[in-house]
Amino acid sequence: MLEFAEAQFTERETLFVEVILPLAIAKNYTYRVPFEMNDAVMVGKRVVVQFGKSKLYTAIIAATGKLAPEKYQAKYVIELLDDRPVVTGEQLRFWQWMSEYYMCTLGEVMNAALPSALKLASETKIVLNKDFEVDRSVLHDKEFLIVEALDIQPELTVSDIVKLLGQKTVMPILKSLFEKNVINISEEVSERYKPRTRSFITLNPVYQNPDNLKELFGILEKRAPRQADAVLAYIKLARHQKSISKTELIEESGAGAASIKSLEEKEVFIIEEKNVSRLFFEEEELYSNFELSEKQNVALNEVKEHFNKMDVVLLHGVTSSGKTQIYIRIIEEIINSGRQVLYLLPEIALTTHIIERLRVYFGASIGIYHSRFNDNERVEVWQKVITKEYKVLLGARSAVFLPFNDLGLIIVDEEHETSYKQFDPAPRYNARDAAIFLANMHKGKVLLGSATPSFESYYNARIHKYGLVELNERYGGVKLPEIEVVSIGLETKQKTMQSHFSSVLMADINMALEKKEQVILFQNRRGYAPLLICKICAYTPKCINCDVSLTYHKSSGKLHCHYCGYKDDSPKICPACGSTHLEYKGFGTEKIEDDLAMLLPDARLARMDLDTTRSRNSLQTILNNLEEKKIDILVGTQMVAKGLDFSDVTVIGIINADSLLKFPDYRANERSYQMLAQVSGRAGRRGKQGKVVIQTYDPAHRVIRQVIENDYKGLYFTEMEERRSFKYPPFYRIINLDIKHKDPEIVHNQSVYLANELRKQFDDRVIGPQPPMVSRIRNYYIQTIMLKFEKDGVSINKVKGVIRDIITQFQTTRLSKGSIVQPDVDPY
DNA sequence: AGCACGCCGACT
DNA sequence: GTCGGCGTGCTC
Repeated sequence: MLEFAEAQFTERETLFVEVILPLAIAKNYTYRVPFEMNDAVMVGKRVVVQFGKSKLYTAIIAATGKLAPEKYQAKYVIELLDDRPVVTGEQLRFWQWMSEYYMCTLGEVMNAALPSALKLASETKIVLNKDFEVDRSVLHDKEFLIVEALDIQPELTVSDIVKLLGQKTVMPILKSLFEKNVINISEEVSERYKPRTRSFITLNPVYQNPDNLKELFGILEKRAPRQADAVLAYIKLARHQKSISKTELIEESGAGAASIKSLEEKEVFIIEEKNVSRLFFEEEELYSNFELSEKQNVALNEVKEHFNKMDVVLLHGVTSSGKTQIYIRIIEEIINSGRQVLYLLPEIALTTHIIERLRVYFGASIGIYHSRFNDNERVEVWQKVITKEYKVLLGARSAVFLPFNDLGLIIVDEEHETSYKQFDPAPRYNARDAAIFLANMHKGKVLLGSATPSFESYYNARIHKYGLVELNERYGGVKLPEIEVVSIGLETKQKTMQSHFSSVLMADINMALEKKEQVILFQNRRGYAPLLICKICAYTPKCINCDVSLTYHKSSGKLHCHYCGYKDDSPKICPACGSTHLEYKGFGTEKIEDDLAMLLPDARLARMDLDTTRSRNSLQTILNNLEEKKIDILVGTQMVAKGLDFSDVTVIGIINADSLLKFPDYRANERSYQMLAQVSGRAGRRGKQGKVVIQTYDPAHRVIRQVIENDYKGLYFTEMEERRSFKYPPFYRIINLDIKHKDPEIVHNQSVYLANELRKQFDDRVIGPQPPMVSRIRNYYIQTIMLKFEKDGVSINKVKGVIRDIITQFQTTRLSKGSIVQPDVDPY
């Protein structure tokens, strides 16, 4: 009796919950808990609440308490959705950190973190799950009603369903339908990520037996000699490679696709569709029982040693040095100790490729997660991480939000990649840095891997904040490419330049063409000529929006602004002085392609830049043609630095390295070095020696020397020292402020005013406004102001406060309010 | 993020 | 006279 009385008492107690709403609102909101939910409310569970006049949102309970708010009457929680929390306390702490560190609201972090199926709102669209035929007799009355309605009208919103059922509590019903796979929560981005597949062939294991094989040949040779050829070709190929594609076999055997098809029907060949990804392909052959090379073993042990004392280790290994194999060994150790591993990759395209290799070792205990998965898949992965069914998780940046409970290790592959940064919308976070915080929360370790580490990571390694492990040898004895630097100045003097090509580069191109190998030429400018100038009065056409000079495009015959996309006709006479002496200055990919076609009329050329890859499949077409060797020479911009990895590309020509060495921003040398190193890394694979020709007016440039010497330490160190001692300290935070308005003059006035006011408070930390930064986006003008701060110098909140004050002044002076854009934070 | 409220210009 | 533009402030 006594127990009963006590239970009654607690049930009567009034509880309140603070919830995170999935909106860009600074605060958490308090709701009152109905008595019947008292026992069930818990931090991390989802509730449905009404916010504002009529809107329903799924919110997350961030805290529970007994104190009634004084200043307002709290609304009731409408429903409690979960039996157990969907978000752990650890995750909430992570969200909290992220919202502070990247200056955004918890709601924005929540939006980025939760799959949309976990955050139903009243406008969320509900559709029938077409992939799934359900026995409708198992449905409850109300569920059945919804399904029937969806038969008639394919898309219903949550509020439609509220009307349909005439009751407010619909979420549990929808949740149940979702779990029964009857309905789908539709997303705005319904474009599903489809990995590219290709057919691979294996021989039926029956024919491993020599007698069977002999018998097969006996039959085939008489009746179908072409098929016999195909089998023979297969055996020949299988000696050297572990997977054989259908295209390869057709090429090798000379047999037609029909022969292969009939062999498939006879069950001699087994054809399998496999995912392939050519982007970011690193040529490291992995066998299920590989042996680490001596160098790799040394590196592995060094990593492990560092982990005894340090939380973060940077593995700096040249392209193709076999970093993945080292990762696998470390992952094995961590999961054997019962902890989880997160393996981050910069691009979704990479995940499909690497997963296949990792599945060999970790089987079903490895999962993939990225933002282009559909919702059912995402929720499924989410669940499997909670239950620890997945021990290793491979994912793009959003994978840091998964509900890990015991993370022993995070690998951040290609640590320097900018795609780890989310730019829009908030939270504008860098998954690499978030990963370091996340691992620290779990008392886990972080392994950063890169062939061209970012300066901040390399610096941290050099000052022994991180452990540093270097791996300078390509795996399997593959040689690093030979790099030759050619002085354009010297060759011009000697009159050995042909258009933009030095005698050295021409010789190498011709040699490659003779050997039926491929060439990639890199020129970091698109269009034909970046500048049109009047010889008489030095007039140059400028973009009316952006104040940058317009680039001439021969293909369109127009002048383009590469900043905002503005186009204008190319003038025949100078609009300023009327002279006809207009000259094109400089050169871009279009001109390189043009000139090359003249010099080498027989070579098959292609161009890869933003202009040729704008349409849907054009990039794929170029890549296919390159792979199928329908292209001898590819001319391209930065685009060719990344993804491409084809074993027959042996010569890389950098037409003018100087354009790379002159990036105008503070990351100048880092970016130019990375670009050069990445482009160079594309030369030579599979035992073929690669050659890189770097043409420059400045052969003694520091960055170029570093690339040749393959020793970046000096570069990184001088760079960081310079930044620390002078303009750009290594420990800075940069806040970007965008002043946005329809009137460019107001934008200009406000940003000058704001910058000056900020200068009064923060003196030399303010950069800008800079003239070319005024740009037009849609019908707005934008000006960016940057503020840089030493990490511990000024509190971000103070800065935010000052900016708010100044912007409030804009109101009183009847100027419109500019928008504060989130900071771009470089934490170290 | 939504949504209401409010203040100014151009319409039947 | 009011319709509707968006600028502003509020939502537990």
